Amino acid sequence: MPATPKKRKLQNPLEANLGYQLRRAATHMQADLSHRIGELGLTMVEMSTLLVIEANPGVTQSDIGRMIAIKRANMAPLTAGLAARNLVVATPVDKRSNGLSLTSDGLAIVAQLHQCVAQNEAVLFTQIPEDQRGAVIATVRKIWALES
Amino acid sequence: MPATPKKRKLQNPLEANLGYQLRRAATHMQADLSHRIGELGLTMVEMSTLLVIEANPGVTQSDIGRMIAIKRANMAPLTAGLAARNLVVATPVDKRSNGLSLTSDGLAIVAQLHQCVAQNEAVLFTQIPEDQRGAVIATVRKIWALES
DNA sequence: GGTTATTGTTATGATCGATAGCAATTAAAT
DNA sequence: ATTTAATTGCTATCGATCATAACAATAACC
Repeated sequence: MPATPKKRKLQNPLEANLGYQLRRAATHMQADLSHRIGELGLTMVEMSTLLVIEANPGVTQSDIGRMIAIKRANMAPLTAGLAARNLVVATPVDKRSNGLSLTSDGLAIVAQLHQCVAQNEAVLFTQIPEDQRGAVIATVRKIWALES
Repeated sequence: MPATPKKRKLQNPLEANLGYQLRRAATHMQADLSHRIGELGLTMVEMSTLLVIEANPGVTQSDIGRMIAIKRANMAPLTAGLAARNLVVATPVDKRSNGLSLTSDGLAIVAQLHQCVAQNEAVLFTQIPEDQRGAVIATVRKIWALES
């Protein structure tokens, strides 16, 4: 046998690293979902925003940003874009805050979004037994949501 | 009780979404680790690169990129920066490929990197029972590494 | 009433990853 | 062996994303 084989198999020292695995898995799922909703003309943050508005009609920009970790400054052009496409409407709740809700177009898009999300999870969750999926989500959640 | 409470608690519709949870968890762990190795003057990709070189002395840039999902074009300035800091050396294996290995400085840094990684996982893994941690990593890995 | 905090907004900068193209070299094909 | 194809390292550049700072208007607080 050769003492120093010329073509040894490369081994990845990060394999046992949780952070690495999380990053690869998140990137992989995001790429798949991003491609699906891209065909609806939406980005990931736009999707998240629409879903939050659906679940909380009348929510303000700043609240959305706090919930899904998007800076207030970056919410402005985001909601403006959604409003320009007639997916959301802003009705003043204050003299400075706007409550956002979905239009009928927005509701239609959101219905398709739910399908995209479901397909995304269906495809990439196949390797995990169905009765364990809830536990996986709960476990991963514990990593970042230490409170609550 | 009020029929339409003015200040209902906002609810996040993405909570049950695996992709969302993965992204938040990955971001959280990365922020922690990034801060730790930042004090060594290194970025995340630089860390990953050094660890791969440590595990595979003589590996080429392109191979590293393929392993940890970094484009060939972005590997060039990366390795150049590591070489400029005398952390790695490139010895030609071809007339076009260079085999990378760690210098003594590089070895010293890598030792500290291992500590950072260990501390990172220790802190953020506390919520997960020790006997389950390996299973969690293996499960998350299945999501992106569908083939072996 | 006066101070402090929050909202929406604009402008701007830093970072990062992706793409395209190039010259040189190696591997494959016939 | 000679042509063809693929790979490597590299530069330049584009775009998306995210963060910071500042501002006027408004709301909340004491």
